[in-house]
Amino acid sequence: MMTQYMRNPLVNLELTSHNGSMPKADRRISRTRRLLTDALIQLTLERGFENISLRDLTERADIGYATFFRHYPDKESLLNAILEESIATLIGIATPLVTQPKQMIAAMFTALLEHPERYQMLLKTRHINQLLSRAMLFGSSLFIAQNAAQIPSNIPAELAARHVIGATINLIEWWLEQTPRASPEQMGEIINSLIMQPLHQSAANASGV
Amino acid sequence: MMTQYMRNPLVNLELTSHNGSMPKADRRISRTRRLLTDALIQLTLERGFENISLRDLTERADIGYATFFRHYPDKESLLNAILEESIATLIGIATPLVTQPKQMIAAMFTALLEHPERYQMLLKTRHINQLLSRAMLFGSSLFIAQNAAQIPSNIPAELAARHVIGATINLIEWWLEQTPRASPEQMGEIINSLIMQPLHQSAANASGV
DNA sequence: ACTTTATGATACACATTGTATCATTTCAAG
DNA sequence: CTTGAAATGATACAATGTGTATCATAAAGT
Repeated sequence: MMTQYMRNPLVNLELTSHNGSMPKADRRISRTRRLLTDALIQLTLERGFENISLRDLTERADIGYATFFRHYPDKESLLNAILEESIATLIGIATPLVTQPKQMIAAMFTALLEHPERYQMLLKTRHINQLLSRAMLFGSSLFIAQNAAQIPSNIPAELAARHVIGATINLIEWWLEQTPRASPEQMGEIINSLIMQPLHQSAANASGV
Repeated sequence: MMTQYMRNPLVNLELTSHNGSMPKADRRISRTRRLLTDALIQLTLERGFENISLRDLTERADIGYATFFRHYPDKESLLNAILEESIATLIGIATPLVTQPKQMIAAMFTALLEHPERYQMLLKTRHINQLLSRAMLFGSSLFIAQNAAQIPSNIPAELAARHVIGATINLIEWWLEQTPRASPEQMGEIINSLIMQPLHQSAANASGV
């Protein structure tokens, strides 16, 4: 007799599940994944991602050890799933606002504010930064494309993009650690004066796009 | 019959060994550590720090497995030793030049250029960034102290310091990946226009300290 | 040459990962 | 509310990696 599933059938469920069926998502599945996500966030902020064993994790989540593997093949996959979901959320928020940079930034920071620990956890696991960069790249590549002519000639465009991404993430990381935190609008101003304006040194167009 | 050493006697050798004795450093010791360092750099750049087992490492270094533990208690300690040595080197270079920022930056980049793989490796292992920050903090805290009055009032000084550190490290990381690489002088100009100048928006004093 | 000490090789206890299996509980659909 | 399907808990297991211990050998320094 074969095992019902193991490492294949169930694992891919719920990922981009908009194929018309939408199988109704068993409560037990979402419950288990929620518990695992919460436990990972807690433990990562407490001792760091690398210092968590799967037995620690399943114990904290209060689920059986083997149950973990019915949802994710390993620890990194769980982290990645959380990351992907978070990125999708952020992109969904930013997309309608690409033409209004200031409001987009404010909306992003407001969104971060709804799950601070989650994003702190994602930023703490640094090897994920490259993936997180995708979300920022989404905005900054647009920025670069629109403002390429204004970037100082001695600075390569790729470097400018990377700088915008990295510096913004760095600011977010700092911001999430603060208590109390500056408002999204204040952060928008800081990002503008510290990161964006230096790329506009030649053109002095005021406050528009 | 006791074991000669194990995890205690030898491990601390050569760390800050300026206590008057300077026990002459057996060739075999420095050879082993050099082989381990080179192997770690290679393997980390190839597959990432987390994906290296100590058996991989000792095999690549061509030394016995148990020999590793006679020098470092674990993988992280080897990485840390390399990091500490590198930081000490950089601080030694920067210290005499604190009053000449432009020359200091150029000297730092020139130093990085002598062991690019080593610094790439250190920057690739992101959880070490906090420690690396110490080296940059050394310079930027000075910068902040000297220029505190010129930092825009809406930007906290700690955030300014963190931004300078993070953005500079990010630029270095980008620079080390390039081929060919811009000159240290060019990087100095980029750092100035992209990172430093925005902190001087109010005061327009020209090129001096 | 001679003493000291680092090394190589190997065996071992221990922890962690991922797989396999089965009885039990929970779900959702009729 | 029943009933079949599916997820869970518990447990055992092989495989791998870590760090310790030990001894014979090789290489260093004096």
